[in-house]
Amino acid sequence: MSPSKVSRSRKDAPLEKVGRAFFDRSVHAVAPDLIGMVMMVNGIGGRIVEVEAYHHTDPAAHSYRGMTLRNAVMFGPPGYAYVYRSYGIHWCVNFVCEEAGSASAVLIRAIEPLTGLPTMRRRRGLDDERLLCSGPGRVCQALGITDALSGHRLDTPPFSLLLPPEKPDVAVGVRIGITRAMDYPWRYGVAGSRFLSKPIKPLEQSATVLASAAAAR
DNA sequence: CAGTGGATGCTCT
DNA sequence: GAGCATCCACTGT
Repeated sequence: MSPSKVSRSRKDAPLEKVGRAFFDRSVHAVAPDLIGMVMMVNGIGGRIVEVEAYHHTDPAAHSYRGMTLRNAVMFGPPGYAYVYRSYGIHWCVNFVCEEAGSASAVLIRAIEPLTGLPTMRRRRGLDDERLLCSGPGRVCQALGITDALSGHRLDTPPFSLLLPPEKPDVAVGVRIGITRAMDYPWRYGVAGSRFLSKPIKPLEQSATVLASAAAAR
């Protein structure tokens, strides 16, 4: 599947599976294209509404200082899941992008729940639909993602990734929950969605933000 | 809503 | 031993 085909609008078309070539592109191209896609694990999931891009030149990327045991999957070929433990408690899932060795990936930060809500509620121990998948740790808990799925292909079960019939407008914001390279404008999401981990504020046009945005091109 | 602090365990220095 | 790509409960508007 070609990148140009991916970004085309698909009104009235059935959901279409995303192939491995989708991820063999710049993280800064893949990340906004992921917004609106349906992501499921064993048939449970929903619409991706928030992601963050982590290029290997980004000081906040796990791969920034080279390969280690934890981040090895990031250095492999595109189209694989990289799952890591966060704050000793949570799991977070990334989609590896770009050619093997690039070590760049997109963090899945929030999903709008569509299928398997009873299972999600049981796993999360919550009722509020808005709190089921609105954060990277919550996404993994609700979908049952652990390090057992790290290094697993994204185009084979239990994963399924589907293109939506219509692409939502994608908002760009600065990253959150991170201390290094905090003002990198590489957070993408559906503006105004109530399922975001936090609202996306309009980009501040600071020199730092503009410089890093330019560097991403 | 906004801000604060604790839980918790792995990775890398 | 420090520092997390986080979440939750609790406080005070």
